[in-house]
Order: sequence, then C-alpha cells, then structure tokens
Amino acid sequence: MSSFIDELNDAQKAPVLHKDGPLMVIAGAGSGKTRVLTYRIAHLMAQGVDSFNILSLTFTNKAAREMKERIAQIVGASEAKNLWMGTFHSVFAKLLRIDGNKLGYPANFTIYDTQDSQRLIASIIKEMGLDKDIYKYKQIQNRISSFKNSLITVKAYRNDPDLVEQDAMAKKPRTGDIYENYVDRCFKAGAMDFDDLLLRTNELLTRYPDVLMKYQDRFRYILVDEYQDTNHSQYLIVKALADRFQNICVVGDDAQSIYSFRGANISNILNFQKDYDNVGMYRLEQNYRSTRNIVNAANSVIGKNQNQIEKVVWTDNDDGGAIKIHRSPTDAEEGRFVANSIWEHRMQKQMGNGEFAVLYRTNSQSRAIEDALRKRDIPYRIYGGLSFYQRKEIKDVLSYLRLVINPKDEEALKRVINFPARGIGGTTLDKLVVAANHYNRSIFEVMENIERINLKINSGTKRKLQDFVTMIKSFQVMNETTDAFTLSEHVAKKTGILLEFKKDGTPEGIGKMENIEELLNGIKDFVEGQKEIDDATGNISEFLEDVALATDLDNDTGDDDRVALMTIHLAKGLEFPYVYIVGMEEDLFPSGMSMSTRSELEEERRLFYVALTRAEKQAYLTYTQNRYRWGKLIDAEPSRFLEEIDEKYVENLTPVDGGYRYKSLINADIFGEVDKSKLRQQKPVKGTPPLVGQPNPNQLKKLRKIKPQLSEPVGNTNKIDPNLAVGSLINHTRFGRGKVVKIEGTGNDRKAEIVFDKGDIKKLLLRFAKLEVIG
DNA sequence: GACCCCCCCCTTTTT
DNA sequence: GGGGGGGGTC
Repeated sequence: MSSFIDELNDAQKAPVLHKDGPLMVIAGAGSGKTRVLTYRIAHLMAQGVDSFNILSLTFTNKAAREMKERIAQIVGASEAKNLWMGTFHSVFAKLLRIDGNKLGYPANFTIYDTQDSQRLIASIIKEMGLDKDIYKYKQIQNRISSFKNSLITVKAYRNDPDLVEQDAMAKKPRTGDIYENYVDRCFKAGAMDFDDLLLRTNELLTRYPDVLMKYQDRFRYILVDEYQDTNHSQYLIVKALADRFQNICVVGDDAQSIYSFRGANISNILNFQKDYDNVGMYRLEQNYRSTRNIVNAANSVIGKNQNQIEKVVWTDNDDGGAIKIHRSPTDAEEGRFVANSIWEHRMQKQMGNGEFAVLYRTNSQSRAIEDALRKRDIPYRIYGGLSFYQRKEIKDVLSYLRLVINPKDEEALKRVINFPARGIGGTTLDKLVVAANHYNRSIFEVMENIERINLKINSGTKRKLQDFVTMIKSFQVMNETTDAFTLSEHVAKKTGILLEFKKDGTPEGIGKMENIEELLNGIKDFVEGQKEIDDATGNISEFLEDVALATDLDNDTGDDDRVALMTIHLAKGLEFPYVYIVGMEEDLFPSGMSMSTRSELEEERRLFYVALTRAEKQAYLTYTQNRYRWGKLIDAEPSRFLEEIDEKYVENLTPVDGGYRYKSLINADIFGEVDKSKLRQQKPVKGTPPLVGQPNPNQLKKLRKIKPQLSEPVGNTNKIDPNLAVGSLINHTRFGRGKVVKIEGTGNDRKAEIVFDKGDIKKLLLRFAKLEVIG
C-alpha cells in the first residue's frame, strides 16, 4: 500500500512525507499539486491518522469529490468517507447546521444566493425611502459583502470613522443603516448569505471556546488548497482551527491569485511563514502539463509582474508548437475561426470535443462562440453564467421548497406568494412587510396570525393569505414522510406552477416547463444517489443544501464529449489539450474596470497566466477589430498582453505588420509605460471642436519617428471619401446600400451611423468600413 | 390588482 | 440586445 508514494517525484514526496507541524507548498501551474494533496492525505491515513481527524478545504466540491475517489482507491472507500472535504462554504455550512443554534440560527437555515441578497437590499432601500439612483443595490450588496469578508460587523463599521467617512463622502451616509437592516432581516428570515457562512463560523469559534475546542480536537490535520485565494474571514477560521495542533498544510501559487474582487488576500500566502513557527517550505516547480513553449511563454508574461514569490517553473516536456495568435474582423468571425480550428483538429487528429476549451474574460462573450459552434454542429457545454438553478422558473419551484423547510425565508416567500397569481399583490405584501418589521417577526408568522393582527386587509385577501399558509403547511406535513422527489413533484403540480407554463403555450413557456421537468429528474437522481450514503435521508433539505452551494463545475458528469466554454476564473485548476483564449483586447482583457492601478492590472495579468497554463498541447489567442458590446459594434484594440509574450514563442496566423505590434509601438514610444487610462485622456474633450482629419501634432511627430520600422501600415487606414457627410447615400461591401444619418467622433474614432436599406442601423468606424459614396 | 410599456442598466470575474 | 423594475392605465 505504501508503494503509491513511489509515483511521486522527489519534490512532491517531501511535503507528502512531512507529517506534523505547519507546511506550505508553493506549487507552480501544472506541477501536480492536487496529487500532492491527495497523496498527503492518503499517507497520513496510512500512518494511522484517523480519517475523522482530517479536514481538507478545496476550491470546488468537484475537486473534493475527485480527491476523495482517488483516496478511496488507495486506502479503501469506507475510511475515505469519513474525511471532511469540500469548499469552505460547504464545510462550514455543515458545521453551522450542527452548532449554529448557539448563535440563534435554526438548523434548517436558508442559504441566500447573491440574487436573494440583492433583492432584499433593494427592498430595504425602498422601504427606507432612499434614492435608488444613489443607493444602488448592487453596489451596496458588494460593499456589505466586503465588510463581512473582512469581519467588519455593523458595530465595527459604526466604530470605524474611516469607513463611515468613506460612505458619507460617497453621498451614502445611510449605508450603515442599510447594513444593519439587512443583517436583521436575514437573521429574522433564518437565512445566511454566502459571506455569513464564513462570518458566523468565525463568530461561533470566537464566542464559544468549547465549540472551538471541539473542532480543534476534531480537525487535527488541516489542508487548504488554493491558499492564495482565501479571504480574511477564511484565513481566521483556518488559523483558529489549526491553532492547537499546528498541523496545517497550505498549498497555493501566488501567481494564480485571481479572486481579490471577492476579498481574497494575497498576503495570506505571502505571510504564512510569519503566522506559524518552523514552517516547512516546499516548492513544486516542474510542470508536467504543458509544452515547453507554453510554459516559457507563460513565464515571460508573469515576469512582468513586480509583486511575486520567486520561483522558476520549468518542464521536461517537448517544445510543442508556437502559441498561435489570430485576428478577426468581428466577434462573429472570431467564433467562426475557433469553430473551424476545432473542426480541423478533430478531423486531422481524431480528437474528442472534450479536448478543447474556449476561455473568455466575461460570460457575455460566450454567445458569439456558441453561435459558431452550433452552426458547425460541434457539441459544447457552457459552464457558469446564468446557471440552471438561477433561472426564474427553477428558482420559483425551489422557493416553494425552501418555504417548506424554512417558512421564515423572506425572499422565497416574496417570490412565490403571488406566483402563480392568486390575488395577493404588492400593496398587500407591503402591509405584511411593515407588520413583520413592526412585530419583529417573519412575514409568514404575520400571515399565520392574520386574524389576530389589525391590518387593513379585506377579508377576501385574508382568506387568500390563509389558503397560502395552509398549502405550505400541507407540504410540510407531506415532507415528514416522503422523499425529495415525491414532494417536489407534488409541489410543482399543486401550486399550479407547471400548469402556468403549460397553458402559456409559447415556446418560452414550454421551455420553462421542460426545465422544471429537468429539475424534477435531477431531484430524482439526487434521491437515488443519497440512498447510497449512510446517514442521508433523501430529504428535500439535503437537496437544497446541495443546490445552494453547487457550482456549475460540480454538476459536470463529464460523460458526454463536449467542447468546454467558460470564463478563465472558472477554468482555474483545469487543463485541456487545446485551449482558445478569445477576446484578447484592451478594455476586455485586461478588463476596462481593472487597469487603473498596478495591482489591478497585475491581477489581470495573473489571470492571463492562469489562462495560458490551462493548455497542454496548444494555445490559441484570438482578438477582433470590431466587437458587439451592449448591442453596438465598437472598435477593439489588441490586448497589451499579446505583446508581453516573448516573441520567440508566438506565431501570428494573421499578418501583424500594422496589427497589434504596430499599436504596441505607439503606446510604448509615445507614452513610455503602457497606460491606456492616460491614453484615453488624450482624446479631445467633448465640446471642443475636433480637428477633423488632423492628428495632434505631437502624436504626428512620434508617428513619423516609428514609421520606418513598419512595412505598409495596417489594413486599418481605409481612405475616407471626402464627400461623405450626413445624408450621403453609401454602399457597403457587406451590408449593402444605406444612408448616413450621423457622424461622430474624431480621428481614428470617427464613425458614421448608417441606416441600411435592409433595415439594419449600424455604427461603423470610418477607418475600417469600406464605404463607397454613391449620392 | 393585473397588465403593458418604457426606461435604465447592464458586462468583470464567484461561493 | 435583453432583462428587470417602475409607473401608468384599465
């Protein structure tokens, strides 16, 4: 049994064999870090450590499941079952269901997702009579979330003059009050949001030393994966739990820290050696995943970051092909290129669809790729984005089920109290909310006692409210004796929700009905699966728990052969033979919202590093000249990241004389440090008359300077017909005849809005558009 | 109270 | 180009 250790190289063996005391493993991309974690756990168990005493925190539940399976193969399934393994959120949700009652939470507390939180905050803002244009609910939700991730409670917030000042300066002096109301309402609803799962765990461990002792004693060996992406709240939980035995193993890669937007604190990994005594330090630097070209290219990119732990990732693998860069005129054609390329690879090398991944910065980019793949009949699967469980019809059914488990769940109640319509409208609901706040009870409790409370609600409506209460209670009775599937099916029928979509009759309605049926099938599968687990009952509360914390990745069975489409964030930890990174454009990647400070830009660069290192054999980078964004065709500029890859490792499939290297020269020579935010400020200020056709003299001078280095510049310098003006009739090679209705912008940004005879209205950049003036 | 239309915001990434 | 919320009308 101990022979499994021999499957590791020396660098991997060392942290696996390090038994007691703190250790940190800095693991480069593709260096076998999951393997180290898995084998370390197996080895601990082989050494006699009780599996009940091991806690392993992973990045996705899927990763946990896979590790568990592998460990089961090595040490046997029955022992592996006892491991506590999962994401921070799922592990500590489980813990809070056991001990959260000490904090006043019911064992069946609801987990609010982001949408629930946002809706609640929006209604609080409204109830408080605040201006929704100043207090934007998403912004407030974000801010509250970051407070919670930093363990700033309402009280701590109020005691922090800096924070209060910040909000006052932002003209949002009532932020603290909204925060307080939000926390109150969640508590009254018996609900925790994602951040509460960590915050309340901290509260529990701090306020109840006996509870802390219990879990310290239980989790004698703790392992944390992706430590670079832990936030302050997670950091403190780990620190508290590991404090007694100090058997803490963290694994991570500072170069792959990409979650600062949700509070991840890179200093957690940078300071680990200060937090614990006698830390064993291990480095995994040999990459087993990618070709040498990919590894070197990725190194050349990440080398541009100032802030990093020194390490050299290297590989023994073959050189492999160069990284291929491709330019397309539009995002639709970018999609076509990707689809064609996948098609050709499949034909030539008999590859499966599952060997390809398309990665992008934002979810909205998936559409163009999808369209192209669909036209080529290439099966694909989109991960993330609007997940199945977030669809309206699914959330509606789930909301009924949530109410069965926890009738105090305010957000669930508000969703379904009048869906399908049963004559309980906004006015009535408002009255209920006011009463609930007044009596400090949940809305459901107010409804239960509607006869005893003096509310100005007419008797007909009161009856309807009581009927609703009776219906939910009947579901609760049924839930005592039946499994999740039987209950859900009954609920879907009895509430009229299925019928509602059926009678709708539109394709959308039918689609929604089918989705609900799919949900029911999913619940059925779940119940079947639960029967194999010892202490599981197949009850609906188990299913809801699963759904609340499941990621899209977790649901991937991987048994159908499809091209994977996902954001780069989601791709972390995964690998694919062929990877297409699309939308390599300024403002998109790096994101326009994350390039104003060095640290933001460095995170974008790490994100690019993560993307590149997903590829085993071949990476493609694509960018477009024009892209539809917000329904409009806008011009795009190649990403600075393209030129940050050492040229040695790159092959351009589209000629770049005048392509992205041309622009890079402009940026580098004129402005020194590449800084797009400054560039943008150079544009003429709105209101000042633009010098049409006459570039800024300074710019002109610099342009002349670099010109000799260029061959025939650009496919971009389209000659603009001097006769072109508002009212001109034009002919376009692709869109046909049309009339110019507006001209705006200056220089390279000059564009014409054209109404085409076919009915399309488009804004075209004159620098690209091939327009012939015909009248 | 229900329905329809208009307007606004959205697109950075996730548990 | 799309979804959600608010306001106006029946």
